[in-house]
Amino acid sequence: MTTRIQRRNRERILEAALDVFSVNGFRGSTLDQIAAVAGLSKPNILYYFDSKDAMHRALLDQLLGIWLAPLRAIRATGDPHDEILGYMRRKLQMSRDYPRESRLFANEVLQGAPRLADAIAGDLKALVDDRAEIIRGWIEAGRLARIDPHHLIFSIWALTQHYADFDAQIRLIRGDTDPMDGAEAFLDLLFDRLLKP
Amino acid sequence: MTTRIQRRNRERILEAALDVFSVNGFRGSTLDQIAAVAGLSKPNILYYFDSKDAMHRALLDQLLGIWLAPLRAIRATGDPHDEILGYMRRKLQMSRDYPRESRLFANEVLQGAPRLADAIAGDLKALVDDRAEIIRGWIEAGRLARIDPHHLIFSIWALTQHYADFDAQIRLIRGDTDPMDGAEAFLDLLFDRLLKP
DNA sequence: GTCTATAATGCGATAGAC
DNA sequence: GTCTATCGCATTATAGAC
Repeated sequence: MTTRIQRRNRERILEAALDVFSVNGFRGSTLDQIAAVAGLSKPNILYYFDSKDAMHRALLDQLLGIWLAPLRAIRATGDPHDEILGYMRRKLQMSRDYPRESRLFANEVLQGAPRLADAIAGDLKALVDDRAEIIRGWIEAGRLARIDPHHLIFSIWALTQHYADFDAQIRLIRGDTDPMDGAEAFLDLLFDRLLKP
Repeated sequence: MTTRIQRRNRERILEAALDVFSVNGFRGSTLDQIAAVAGLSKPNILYYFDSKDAMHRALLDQLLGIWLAPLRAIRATGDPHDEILGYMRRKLQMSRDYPRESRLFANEVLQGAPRLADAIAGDLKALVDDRAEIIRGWIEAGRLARIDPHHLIFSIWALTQHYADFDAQIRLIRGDTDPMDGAEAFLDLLFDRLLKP
């Protein structure tokens, strides 16, 4: 049986772990850092999670659901142009709302996806292949430009996640301007032009 | 005075350090790993570099020159469409030729660019702002679509570096296909459509 | 220049009191 | 449930022989 306090502490620990892991990666993060951010002692956070690895796995597990939802929402029955622009906008919104999750994911893939290989080669690949087939169907029907569906999906990932993952660089170059200011208008124009048959 | 052997060993160490740092990040990498890849003993690599940090700084220093060259090559006197597509193609070629450097850079920026902040806010920002002005001039002259020059440059970075930085993910999704197969044709089409006035 | 041995510290995890 | 204390191992860096 789990009490309110237990749930609250588990959440505080995962919140702190996300802060730390998303910046420093798994090996670069320490339990001392996570405990300090969570406002708990190091042995105490190990009372709630068996190990540093268990914290990281818990974060990756809950990440996958969040991460796949926008792509899942693409429907073959919708208008091709609207469906794909809608997907791009949802992904861009995720870079706004979940930048730490985006960086956690980026850290993981940069290192060769050691802990995500199964999920990527399984659920994600299946979902991507399925949506790529929908896009291929739209192209065959003459409703979209003749572009490679996989590269189209990769381009949406690259362009939207860049604003979360390379936030530090964009801030240093653009100064006080909000890094994502103007991004949606730019990407709307880009994909509008790209998709037209 | 530096001998041939010294130069060769320094190069072997930097080569090994790039292998290791680009995958594991700075804190996630160990001197044992680097020494093993270099085929030298741990004290021996510390004979050539004062510290782990010195190896990392040496890599970042030589990285910056490589990294800025393609953007520097943009000329106000050229044809706008050709200049920008040429830049994109050079950047894509760098993801092919220097994927480890791309990941080293990505690791650094993901962590908030602690060791690159000065270079980004200095040389890189100055170069980007200058080339953005050139692009703005082309737009005012009606030779390009009315798009934000900074976002255009960011989009080139995002789309090209994605193939190096997220290589593991793309491989898992595309299977045996070369991750960059079809990328140039796709990006040629994308930027051709985006840039037209 | 390169090695073995080791010092010095950092870190994940556990023991045990309360 | 939470803490202090500590174990045991990994890691950076140095000492000193050759």
